[in-house]
Amino acid sequence: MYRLPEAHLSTGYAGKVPASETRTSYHHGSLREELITACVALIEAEGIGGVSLRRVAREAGVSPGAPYHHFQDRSALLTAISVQGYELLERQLRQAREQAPTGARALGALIEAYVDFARAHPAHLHLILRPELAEPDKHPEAQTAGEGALRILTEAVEDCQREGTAPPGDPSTLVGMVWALAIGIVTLWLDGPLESRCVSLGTTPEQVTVDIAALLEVMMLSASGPRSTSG
Amino acid sequence: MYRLPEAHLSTGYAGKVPASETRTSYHHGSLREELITACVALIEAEGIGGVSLRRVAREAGVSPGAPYHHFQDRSALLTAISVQGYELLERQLRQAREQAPTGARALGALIEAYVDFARAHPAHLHLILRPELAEPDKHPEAQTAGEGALRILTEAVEDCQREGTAPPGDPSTLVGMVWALAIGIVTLWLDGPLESRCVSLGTTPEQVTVDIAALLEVMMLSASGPRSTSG
DNA sequence: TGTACATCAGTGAACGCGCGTTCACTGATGTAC
DNA sequence: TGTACATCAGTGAACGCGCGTTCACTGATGTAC
Repeated sequence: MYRLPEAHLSTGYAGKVPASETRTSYHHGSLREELITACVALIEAEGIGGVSLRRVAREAGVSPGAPYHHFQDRSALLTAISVQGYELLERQLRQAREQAPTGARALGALIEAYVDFARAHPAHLHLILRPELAEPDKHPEAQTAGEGALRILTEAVEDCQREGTAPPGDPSTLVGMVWALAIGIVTLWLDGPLESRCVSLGTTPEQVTVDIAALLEVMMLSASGPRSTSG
Repeated sequence: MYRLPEAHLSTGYAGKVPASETRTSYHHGSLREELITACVALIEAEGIGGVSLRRVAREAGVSPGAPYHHFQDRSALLTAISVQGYELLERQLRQAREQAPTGARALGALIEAYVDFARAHPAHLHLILRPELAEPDKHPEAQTAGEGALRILTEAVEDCQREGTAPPGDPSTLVGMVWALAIGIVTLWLDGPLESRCVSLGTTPEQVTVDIAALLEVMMLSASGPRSTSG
């Protein structure tokens, strides 16, 4: 195997990489992916405020100009992560719906899946919750990527209608309710207040989510089940 | 009344104020309030990304150093707005609860009050939803200011328990549900996707909120009302 | 009511910084023949 | 298999910018006597 002479290895940014491993060739090979990885790690470590293209390039062990061979600009990188996040989320939601035994359970499971996603991919979720960072006017892909998630919610509500655990007719209010619930929980979690409240209540965000999902299911079942006419 | 000579009026920043009115004295008189007003207007116009202390000072018609006589630093200004926002929100929530005829209606009204607040004070809500901007570690006032809102939610759920429209016992799951619903709706609204979904559904965020609040009430009533034992 | 003086709340220049982006360049790779 | 050359994907210096914050200063205001 061809080895680059020492001089080549010690010049360039390869030697200044702080965290990740040293590169062994002039070309990176998969810089696009590594920039995304570095950016995600940066958001997880310091929040979105810590993200700059220069910083991401530095973390990836590359010069400030290098990213421009892979992304049109800063917001294009964020958009790419956002789109990736929607794909991951959609997969998780689809799986949750398919594995649920009933429609009502699926609605609860979808909410839980949002929270699982928040735990597994907090940086992606941050970008999903704050689309303005990816400059959606410039990169509309991210917006369209988000429609899949909503479609799965709608299908799950329609399942409930078919099995009689949701009121018939326009499903959009119940869809909106589940959507808002899921987004609300992860918003409260990622941005702080839920975590501290859970600590003082002696519980966890996951447990709270399970409880809320269960409560939703109970309410749906009793609201759609046979009702007495007394009173 | 004493008039400053022309020379004084034309020097200084008074003459460079773009939007607001020209100052008539060297001292501003109520700069603290005006900085808050300018910052709020800036967030509403350009989002939080548009906020810098220099920019706020410029909008208020004042030199870059002036704000430091009123706020320790940038995050102190944001914290002040955040605290103000919580006060406004709390007042609106308290009023909604007091005016509701029943506990169940109060829960719905609280959700609607969150949305009313979002329409009336979007900038304040943005800061409430993104506490990291106010550097809460440095200024814990904002966090404590948020506890009042949650207390009102809890009281409203306890009212429901008393009137029999909420399950007895620990109210925290239902409190969490209503909290998440409210936060979820305003998050989806302020950050875009709800607005565009409403357009394609031919409705408005306000209507969606009313529908969701009504659905919640219906579900609560039927879940807590007399149940048949058939099946 | 007038004066001396402390204090308050501005100014504006300056600091060092990191940013996004561009550009001429060059090393490495892939392709045609 | 070897060579010429186009193209790709890096470098690193440079640009102009706006930022947060500091500081010596000064105009305005309030207070004691």
